[in-house]
Amino acid sequence: MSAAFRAPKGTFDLLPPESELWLHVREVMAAPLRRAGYGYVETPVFEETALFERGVGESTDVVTKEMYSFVTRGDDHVTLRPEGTAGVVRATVQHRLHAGQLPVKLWYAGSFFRYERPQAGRYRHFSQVGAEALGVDDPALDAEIVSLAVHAYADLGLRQVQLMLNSLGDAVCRPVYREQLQAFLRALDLDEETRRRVEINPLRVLDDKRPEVQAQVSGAPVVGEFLCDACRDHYDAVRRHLGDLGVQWVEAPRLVRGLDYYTRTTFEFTHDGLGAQSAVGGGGRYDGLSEDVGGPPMPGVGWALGVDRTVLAMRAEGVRWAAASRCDVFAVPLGDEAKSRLLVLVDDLRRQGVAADLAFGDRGLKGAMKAADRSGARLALVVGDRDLEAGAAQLKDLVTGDQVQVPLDAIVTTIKERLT
RNA sequence: GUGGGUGUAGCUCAGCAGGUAGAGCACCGGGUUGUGGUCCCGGGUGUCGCGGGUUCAAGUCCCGUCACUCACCCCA
Repeated sequence: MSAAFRAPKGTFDLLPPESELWLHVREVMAAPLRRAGYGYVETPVFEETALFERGVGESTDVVTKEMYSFVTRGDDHVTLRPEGTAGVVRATVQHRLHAGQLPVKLWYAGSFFRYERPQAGRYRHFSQVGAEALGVDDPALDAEIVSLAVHAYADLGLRQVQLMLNSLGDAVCRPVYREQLQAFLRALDLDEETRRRVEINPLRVLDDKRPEVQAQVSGAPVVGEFLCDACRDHYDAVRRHLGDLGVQWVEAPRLVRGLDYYTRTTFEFTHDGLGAQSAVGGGGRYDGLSEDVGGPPMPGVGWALGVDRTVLAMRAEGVRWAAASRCDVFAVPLGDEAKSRLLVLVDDLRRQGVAADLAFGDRGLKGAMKAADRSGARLALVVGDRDLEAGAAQLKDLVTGDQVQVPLDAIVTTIKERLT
């Protein structure tokens, strides 16, 4: 209770056995990506601050008040990554991956950081799995990447994830919409902070959850009505492909996202069981991002799925998942001589692919057997002085309770047979 | 940054007219010095978040503070 140190605010320690679920979620999210030709990429956990300022956008809340930024001993201005796309785009440009075959398909998993007030499903340190497809603006690629996320959620056993879909237009049509929206919003009765947002980032106002704001905003123009022909064609194609893929979605004409780089296709995966934070994942197309951060023209589309929130969603749905048994054989030594022998035997078993553990710490037989039981092992191997003299071990099936004596030199093969 | 709720054992929580800190689960040991699960017995593992105040006496009442938590803002 009065521990000297605690995990910092907004962070948490992941401990066994629960931590297995996080590994499981990451694996299941990554599996469809790997099958679809996405390559694993790791980029630094921190980047130059300017990358995020220019990539994510100076007007976003993420950049203005949520970044973990600091100056290093060498006077470098760096920031713990608040999201993954900017870093991946930076790496793609730096290493000229787009000079090769397109699209460049990449996936990643890791930690991200935002200095926010924590609440259910929102942490200062959080975990995401992300995917990006760069260098091609084919609407079929938008559809592919969305469907890969849909598969990931389905493979995890989630049934209540909803896909919200919208198109935000591009550099041609969005400014027109933005002006119209601002004109509408300026006429409303809003608090000072929201008025400021109207000038800086008007699309975000549509996302305000406060009822008094929602009521006023309900008649606002929607971006869909302002799409230029190219954006409309692109969006129509995305929806057609998604339909072909059997993906279900909800049209969300007022869906906007908190990062400035999104263009055209924009989507969010939502779930009702998380409290106030309903988004379990999200993404979209970002055709201008590369140029924003000083790179060549390079369209892209991607998403990030929140690992922590996905776990919350699984709990909310009561999804059951089978944790792999941690132990097949549990060895119980009686005496020092037996312990020396079993330590080596357990090592042998492990090298041959058998999950094995040993009762450490001079526990009594009863306690050691209890530990064997708790380990989940199917077999217990009991060896004492009596057995050593006989050159044998007692092999007990912990499910049936049957016990047989096995010669020590046959023990590994016998165990391997019994476990198959 | 703003607002609400909660702080007692590892976990979930009880203790509320102010009077020697409790239960269940978990954990450890024993019953059975060579055998687990069920059963029985034993063991409390604690700065009652912290500081101050009222009182003969504070887990309990008052003030402050910190932490956690939920919600707004925002987002994964």
